[in-house]
Amino acid sequence: MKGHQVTIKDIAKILHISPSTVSRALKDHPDINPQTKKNVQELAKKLHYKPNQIALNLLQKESKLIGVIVPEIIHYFFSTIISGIEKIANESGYHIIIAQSNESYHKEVENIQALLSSNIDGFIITMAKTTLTFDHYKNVEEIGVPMVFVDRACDKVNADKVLVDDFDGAYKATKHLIENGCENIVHLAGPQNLDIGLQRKEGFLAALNDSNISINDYSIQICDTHDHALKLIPKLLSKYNNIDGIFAVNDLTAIGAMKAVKSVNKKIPEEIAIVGFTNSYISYIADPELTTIDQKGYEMGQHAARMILKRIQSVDNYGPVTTILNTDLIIRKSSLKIKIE
Amino acid sequence: MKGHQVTIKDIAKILHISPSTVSRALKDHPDINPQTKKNVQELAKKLHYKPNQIALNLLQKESKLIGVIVPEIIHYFFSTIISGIEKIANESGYHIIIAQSNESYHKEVENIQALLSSNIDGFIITMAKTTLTFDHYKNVEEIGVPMVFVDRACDKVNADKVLVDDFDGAYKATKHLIENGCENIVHLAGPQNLDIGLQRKEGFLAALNDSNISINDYSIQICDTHDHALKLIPKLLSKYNNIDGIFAVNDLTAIGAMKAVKSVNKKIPEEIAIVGFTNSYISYIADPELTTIDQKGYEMGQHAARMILKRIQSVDNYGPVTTILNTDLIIRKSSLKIKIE
DNA sequence: CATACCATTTCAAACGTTTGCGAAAAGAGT
DNA sequence: ACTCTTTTCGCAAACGTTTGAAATGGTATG
Repeated sequence: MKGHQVTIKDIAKILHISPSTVSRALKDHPDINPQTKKNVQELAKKLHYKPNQIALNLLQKESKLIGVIVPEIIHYFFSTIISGIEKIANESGYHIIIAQSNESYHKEVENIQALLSSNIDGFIITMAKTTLTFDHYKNVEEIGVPMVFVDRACDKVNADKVLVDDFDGAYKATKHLIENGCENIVHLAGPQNLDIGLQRKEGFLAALNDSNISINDYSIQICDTHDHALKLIPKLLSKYNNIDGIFAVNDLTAIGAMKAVKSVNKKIPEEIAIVGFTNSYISYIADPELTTIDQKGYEMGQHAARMILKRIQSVDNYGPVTTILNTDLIIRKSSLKIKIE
Repeated sequence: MKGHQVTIKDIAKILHISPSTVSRALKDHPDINPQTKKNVQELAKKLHYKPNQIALNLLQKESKLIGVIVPEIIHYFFSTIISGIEKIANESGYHIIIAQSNESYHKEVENIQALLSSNIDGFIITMAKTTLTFDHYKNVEEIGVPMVFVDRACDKVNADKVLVDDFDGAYKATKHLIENGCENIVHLAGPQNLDIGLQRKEGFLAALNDSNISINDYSIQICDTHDHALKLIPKLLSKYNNIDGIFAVNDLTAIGAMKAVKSVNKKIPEEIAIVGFTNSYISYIADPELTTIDQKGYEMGQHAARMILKRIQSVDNYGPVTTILNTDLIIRKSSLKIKIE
């Protein structure tokens, strides 16, 4: 049961002046008599007057709301993106509405429609894995609501993008394994229809090539979940017992592999070195701690927020901008065959 | 650069009829001529007309927005709460605005003020650890915006609450350790000024008492972070080498303890059994997998959302409701001294 | 032929705020 | 006493939508 919020009209009525005078008095307009100003401001404070944001939104045709659609917030990476967005948005007086697609195309469409009618000022989106058609993005584009893609982008749409250099990250990870003495590395790869999966694989291959390491038919395994790695790795190791390094497409898979390696009594990193990708919380929790590639979720979120704010506040329609962030190699115990002093 | 959104006025102008007729035609009002209806509805579809939510908000004095304030979304537990809230809210046409307090009292106050002026219809809040004064909650109460506390509640304010039975959870965890043969259990406890810390400790003590197990001066250690456990446990074990069980106030601490135990070459669970609290993702990732208490974040979120919706939609001012959810013991390898067939 | 009645449509107010413009009042200058 | 200026304030429109009440035009009833 909502109590009546104090409005400008209320103040006007009490003071026997007009709403416009109150409005001007509150913002220190020079046209207003100092005494009137004082009266208004004091009463406003006393009654805890707060401007009604909705009325302002209607007038100014903006909601100071940014819609954020991510697959699942429970994933560390996405929640760091969100944190980054929130920080920058808040600094400019914006708030974020969060919706999850749960990797479902339909939920994504639904969310976009719903947020659109909430009159958000812009979208920040990470595509769902199952999104294969893009009419809903096109629709947003037509309506003229700005949109920024983060991490997973749709290249059929004119929109800003914030990506991470997956190729380079994978290259660095693989190079690191090689420098630590690995000569027979397996890559647990993601789905090859996603850019992420593809780029990381390419980076892996490039690093091997540059070091003149030959590629075997088992060097690349499509395997990107914890449980799959748990099953796959023991088989693989029993078949090819010279494997001495694993580069996984994400941390969770790397940790599955880690468990599997331990289960067949091979030592990490002495016998098999492991590197993941993302630098999520679990990489630090793992035992031994997991070497990984920092995907910079927080920075990505901040960047995306700045981009959307720029779009929202800009008058002219400059072309789409793509930012590619660098990754960092985070070296921990799981890959250190050679001790660093 | 935002393109002009199609409004009812646009449609009215094109069809040479009044906005009110358009409005009624769109909602199938019986007063409107079927032919007019058809014209309007077809044009509306053609122009992709979408009602302006802001205008409706202003008229109906509601925003269909629920403000959610949590300490940090990167924590698995909070993100599951959010997911639960989102699901129920969406089902009723509501959206959630998320703000993080980062466990800071000031950020919490700031967030509440900001969301309040965004005219949200209600709050769902998990108190920050550093929140010790409650005027900002009182303010919300006075204004008449409904509020539900989740997990960490403020008892100085008349508001609904969704809590978890911490005492019972801790009791079950401890009992489980005892049933598995532990006779010398250490509890890594949370801060005792928070109800969570207190209740879990009490549950622990009650379980020991009920089993006639004596309590030592080192049975309770204030230690609730991964890193602290990492440092504390080795010292403790070298001093009291008969310790055979650890019950930690949260999963992260449990895993810190786990690492520490392994580092002094004690076997888990054979020599030392470990149980955590929360059932976060990492408990499943840990090696060995961690036995823990499921804190039911998703259910809590759902419950909180239902409560706030009920408040928002209710006309009369019924007294504050508190719901206490049961926890589940999730048994995994880290505690199983006795094998279950 | 006036009245009643119906279907259909429009008017106007409302939600809370901002803002260009005009108006009233008071003082200054001639 | 007249105009001119300045100070201070109110009117009205606008944002997009809903909705009770009034208006319109037409037909049927007395």
